[in-house]
Amino acid sequence: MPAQRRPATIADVAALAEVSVGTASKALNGRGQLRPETRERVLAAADRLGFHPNELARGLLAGRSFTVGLITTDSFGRFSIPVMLGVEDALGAGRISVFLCDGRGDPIREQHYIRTLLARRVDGIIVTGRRADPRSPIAADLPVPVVYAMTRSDDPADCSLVPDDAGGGRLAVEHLLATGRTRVGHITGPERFLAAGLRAEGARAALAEAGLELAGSRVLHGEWSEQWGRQAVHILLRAQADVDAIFCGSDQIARGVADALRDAGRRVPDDIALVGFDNWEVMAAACRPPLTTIDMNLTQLGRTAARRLLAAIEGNSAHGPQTLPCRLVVRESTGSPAGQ
Amino acid sequence: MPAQRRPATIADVAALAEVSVGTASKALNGRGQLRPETRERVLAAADRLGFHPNELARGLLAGRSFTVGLITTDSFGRFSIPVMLGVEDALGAGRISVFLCDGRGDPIREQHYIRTLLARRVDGIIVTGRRADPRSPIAADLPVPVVYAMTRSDDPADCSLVPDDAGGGRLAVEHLLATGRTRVGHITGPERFLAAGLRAEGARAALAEAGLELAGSRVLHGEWSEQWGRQAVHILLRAQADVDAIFCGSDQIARGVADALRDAGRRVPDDIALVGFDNWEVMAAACRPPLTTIDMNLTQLGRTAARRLLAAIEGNSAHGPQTLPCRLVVRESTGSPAGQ
DNA sequence: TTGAAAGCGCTAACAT
DNA sequence: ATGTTAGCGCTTTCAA
Repeated sequence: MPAQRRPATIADVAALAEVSVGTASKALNGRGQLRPETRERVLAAADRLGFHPNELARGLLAGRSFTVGLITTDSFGRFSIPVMLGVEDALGAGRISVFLCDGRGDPIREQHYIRTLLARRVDGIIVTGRRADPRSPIAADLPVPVVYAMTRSDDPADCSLVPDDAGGGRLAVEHLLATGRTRVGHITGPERFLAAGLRAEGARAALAEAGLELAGSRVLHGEWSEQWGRQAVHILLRAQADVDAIFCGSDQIARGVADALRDAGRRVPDDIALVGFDNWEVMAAACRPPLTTIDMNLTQLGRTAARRLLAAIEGNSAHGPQTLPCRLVVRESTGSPAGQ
Repeated sequence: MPAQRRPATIADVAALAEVSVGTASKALNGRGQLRPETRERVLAAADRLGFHPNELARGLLAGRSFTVGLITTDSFGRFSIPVMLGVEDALGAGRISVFLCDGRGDPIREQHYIRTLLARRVDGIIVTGRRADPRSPIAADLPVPVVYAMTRSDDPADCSLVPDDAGGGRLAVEHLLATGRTRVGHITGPERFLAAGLRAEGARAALAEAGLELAGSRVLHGEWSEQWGRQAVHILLRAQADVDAIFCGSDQIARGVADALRDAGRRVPDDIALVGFDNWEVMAAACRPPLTTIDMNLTQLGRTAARRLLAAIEGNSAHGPQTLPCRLVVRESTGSPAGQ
């Protein structure tokens, strides 16, 4: 049974060390002029009592809490999690603690959390979510800085960090071109997703620079599912039988594509090279063959968001949306493991 | 630019309402005897100033913070996330906020977080992780209650909540038996995982009650991967060619099994029925055919953990490990969608 | 029915 | 070099 003892206060420490609380505070915080012997006596006393300064009291005095709120728009998804991880990594290492708030995509809940966080005097707020499409700002005229990560506020004055989807699409296609492919098809998610459009755009641009067009002449839009990947393969092959590469808008789609190609007797990568998007490890690694894909560096994005927020708290706020680069992860679906 | 105004204090409210802070406090908290007219005046003033009581000050006074720490042992995995979701759901709805701490499986980091959380005067701590195997307690003699969720302290006095793996194994096999199967094989993860052992044990018990034994005579242990699932199928079929059902220790393994069976010309579920474990939606749903599986109710487990912690904070601590029931989720891999 | 004052634990300015 | 004191924002006696 945990002893229900009251946590030690600085007064306890001072008493044990036989000094005043002021002196104890100085010793503990390394401020002021103290005789080394005194300082050590205080430190020893603190140690013996297992003293940790009450952050509530410190925060009350400092007028800030050294905490930030992390609001996830739509629960903890595959995309918000790496972002959260990065945020926590960058903040938790320092003196800042992170409040977890799951908005569930419910504006009422979001507002509830905003109020709670403000009442707790957070120093700032990070909003994260799984969509790259702009959303309305979480609240107008907040007394603390806000950074949007992996989601975007439609107020151009807000600081938003999103992956460079277009750059990712370009990266994918440039890699395919570099490995000698020229007839590149593109199978991706629903047209209404901004990300799908941007990735396609990047892919098209890279092709255009090589004087090429998309195989099958058009982007194949469908669900973000393996099932759609499997279907789409047949559509693509019917439109242009000699495709030698397929860039997919997600690893899930790519995996469906890989399965369908195998069933259709096309070898990956020998006949057709394949690139996915997301670098969703378990998906990409379990794919047959393992999938070359684009990583959005979401953990890095989370870290950057945290740093932006810290800067803003210090008074140096960044404004406007900003995109962060993606990264190509090469596996076997675009060449032999021994390099190409 | 967010106005850098100082948040309104109760003194501001009192001044605007032309009452003393004491009166304002009573009005705001609905305590004491106040003239309705006065109360309304205070409320109106608070509203006009956008007043939220400073939780730091309240906490300092109350001697508790109305926060709890959530420590994930090994980062945010597939298993800790639903638990976190449940915890956040049960706590965030009330007055309690949740501090997110990612331990990364690093004891140093864990201890750092413990100190931080205690300094913030959390009311309690929830430890979560992805392993069902017991771990050593996070710290001895903490001044606040601790609940372990989806991980287990090896101190029998600690409150630990884990899914009933054995019960899950039993559920799976009972379902297979109920649909008329009698030659049930079992492919699962490494032997060193307690969960693998328990699931196998439950499966065996259910078979034994029907007077049956495991097909292939033994449990096939390997990695928690699709690849292993694919390999294991061949081993199993070689050992006993007439298997009519396979229970897998994870959805990933099951998916590998499904693929390999299809490649081998065996139909699922017609020739061989398949049950997975985890109910990892994207995996189970994308499986061909969609996978019947066992759900560990992790979100529910998280909620329960939160409630246990709240009870402990109120002084009613629960002790010892406790298992929570799993749930069967029927999809097509054990029968036609139209029911069987 | 309302106001005044003490005190939660801490830090920083000012005394000694 | 050390002690004393005020005050952060709030709730809660106790007094008026």
